[in-house]
Amino acid sequence: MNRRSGIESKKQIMKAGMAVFSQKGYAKASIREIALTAGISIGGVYLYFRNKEELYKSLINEKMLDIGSRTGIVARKSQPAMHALSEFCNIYLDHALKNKEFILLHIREHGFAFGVQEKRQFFRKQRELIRQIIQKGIRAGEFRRCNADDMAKMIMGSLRGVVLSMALDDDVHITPHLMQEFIFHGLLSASGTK
Amino acid sequence: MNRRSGIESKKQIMKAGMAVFSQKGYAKASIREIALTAGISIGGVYLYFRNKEELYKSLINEKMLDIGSRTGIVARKSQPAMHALSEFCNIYLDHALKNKEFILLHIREHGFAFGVQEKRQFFRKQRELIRQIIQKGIRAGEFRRCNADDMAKMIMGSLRGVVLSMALDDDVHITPHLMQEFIFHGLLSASGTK
Amino acid sequence: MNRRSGIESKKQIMKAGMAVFSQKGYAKASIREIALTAGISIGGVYLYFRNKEELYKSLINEKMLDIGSRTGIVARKSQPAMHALSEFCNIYLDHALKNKEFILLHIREHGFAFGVQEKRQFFRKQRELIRQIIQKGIRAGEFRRCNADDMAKMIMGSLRGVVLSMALDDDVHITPHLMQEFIFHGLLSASGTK
Amino acid sequence: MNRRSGIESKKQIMKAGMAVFSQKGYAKASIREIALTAGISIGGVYLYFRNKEELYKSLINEKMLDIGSRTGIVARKSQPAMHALSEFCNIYLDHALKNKEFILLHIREHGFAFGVQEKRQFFRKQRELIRQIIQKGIRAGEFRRCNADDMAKMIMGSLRGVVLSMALDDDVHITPHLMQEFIFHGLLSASGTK
DNA sequence: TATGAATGAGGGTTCATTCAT
DNA sequence: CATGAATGAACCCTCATTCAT
Repeated sequence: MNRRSGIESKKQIMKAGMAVFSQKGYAKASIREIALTAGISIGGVYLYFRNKEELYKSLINEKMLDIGSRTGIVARKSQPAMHALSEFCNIYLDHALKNKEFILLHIREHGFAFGVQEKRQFFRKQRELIRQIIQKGIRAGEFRRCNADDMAKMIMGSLRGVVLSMALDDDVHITPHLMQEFIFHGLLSASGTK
Repeated sequence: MNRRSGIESKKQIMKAGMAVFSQKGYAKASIREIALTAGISIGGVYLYFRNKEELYKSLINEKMLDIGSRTGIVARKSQPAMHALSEFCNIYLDHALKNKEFILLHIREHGFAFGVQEKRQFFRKQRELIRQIIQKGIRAGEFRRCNADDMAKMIMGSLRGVVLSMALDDDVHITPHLMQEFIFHGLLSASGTK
Repeated sequence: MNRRSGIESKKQIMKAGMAVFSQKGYAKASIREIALTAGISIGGVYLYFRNKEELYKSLINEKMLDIGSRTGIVARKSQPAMHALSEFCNIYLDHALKNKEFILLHIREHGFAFGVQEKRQFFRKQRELIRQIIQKGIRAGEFRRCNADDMAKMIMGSLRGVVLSMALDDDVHITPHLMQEFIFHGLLSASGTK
Repeated sequence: MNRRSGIESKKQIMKAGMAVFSQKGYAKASIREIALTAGISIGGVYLYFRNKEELYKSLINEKMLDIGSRTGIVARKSQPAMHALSEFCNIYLDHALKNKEFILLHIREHGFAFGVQEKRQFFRKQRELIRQIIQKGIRAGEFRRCNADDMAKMIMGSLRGVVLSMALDDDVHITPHLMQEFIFHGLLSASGTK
């Protein structure tokens, strides 16, 4: 009977859950393996989480809260829109590098099972932050006149895709510089712009 | 004993498989439910597909082949790069509108289950097509000088993300016009570009 | 649609049935494989046999009737008991050589499923034949005084075992000569007999 | 949730497995029925045996090891060959009385399913023991001059058949005395021997 | 707090049997 | 007579969850 504080046990389980869920996917991940990985008994898992679903949700929420708070701060800071948007993207790129596991898990189970509403809401919120930044940029003359809402959807979509590509394809690595070049300047040459 | 042609039965099963797989994910989708949805018996499914995995793979391949051939044609056509890239994107946007189910299915199981290599290869090929278009555009002076390979990764990522957003979030709809505006011009205003 | 006489089809099925049943055992033998082997359709099998069980039983009975008639003839012939018993054994040894498949099948499914009573009765009858031969031999002074019934059980048992060994173990081959030597003289040396 | 020691559960399952396997044969025996018979849940069976095959094999091995060790001891003991052979047979007769179920099971699946090699090897070993005993008997002048190897095959075959008969036919009971009389003296009368 | 044996619903798959053709 | 697509019960096995200890 391994004694440790309840909090520590819970952390172990979440860590193990993240590892196993993202490796196997929700359905194929077994509580047995999570418990084993966490160094706790099967029954022990149920002391901290009501059931498998609860554990899964808490993992998803934890990360979403983390990112959400970081991007929220960036959006609220007083700074040029260009700079804000850069930082915003960097948070996602950084996240893509550090949490491949989670991204796989998150995408894999998106739109199914549990937490659909929470996820949708999360992305809506993120899109809104981008919209605000763009709006500000337009008003400041930094950005060209465009539909801020549409553009936010477009950028948020791109971000998700880039994050996904980095998680799924080993040979894809998007640098902040590349991302910014793309978002800010587009593809056309100066002559073509006219 | 409902009689219908073998081909029709197979189609019914694939349609049902698409629906159920994309709703439940591979692991949680049950042959029972697929059979029920297809209006065939459980054993009937096994007349047309050796097993669950086989059915799943054939669904994935069918669509990938379809899109792959369409984008391949676009890339080979002799036309301005800008036009080619627009068409390329439109194929994906069109696909996103018409195959939400498939996209869910495709994304859901990416990196797991089966066909990982096939999927990775597919996206590598698509990226290569984009790279060629960009290269051509740069040489023709249509596009500004940039690393075509990186840019291709960026655009392919964006496309995947946009497609994903449209499939997952009901309130996101990216028009070809918006996509092109974003890809070609970027965000900055003319004054900001300098 | 292959046309052939009904009798021929039935023979094909029985031949195929023997092959498949003895190779796979009753439970694992599939009608599909039997039909395939017989060069007939699945449904075709059911034109000649009500079901799997019926086919199996008819196979078992056919062979039992064959052997039973041969041993019956031997027992009824007027000849020295020793000679009769030799012939009796030879029929079994010959059978063991020529019908390994059937023996496997027969043993494998003995005491189970179907035809238990028929099989028991068959062996009782065979034992009775042996008893009569022994009885005659004792009365004629050929055989030593002993309980003919017990001895019949003993000999019948040995025969079954020998037949079984020859069917199961590739390296066991019992010649008529060996069998007779054993049955008639036993193991002891003349001096040990005393 | 019935609580009992793990060992007891395992024993219950083996006992039930023996009963059901020998009654139905491997293929038709269902884990469901074994579990029911053992008074345990379906999943419970899998706590003690990896799968159906494993359970079956462990049943077969247990008995073979038991008999093998008993006959091995007999063969190694220093005693008259006649005595040794008697004891050897008695072990099998005793086994036939006490393990009818097992015999059915063992025979039923011989040459199929699993453990074929192990079984063949077992019987080869047993035959070798008999051969050694006979050899010794011949050298000691107890037994008449004969091919020890052939005779061993013959005796082993008889033993298997007798054991089988006792297991399959309710009305057959071979006593040690009968067996010895048969093996040692054969059928012929003294006058007939000449 | 912690354990892990026990449960049993539900999954993928097979195959004897039927019947429209 | 002959076919083989279709059926569905029943198989083996997994695993989330419970609970006596």
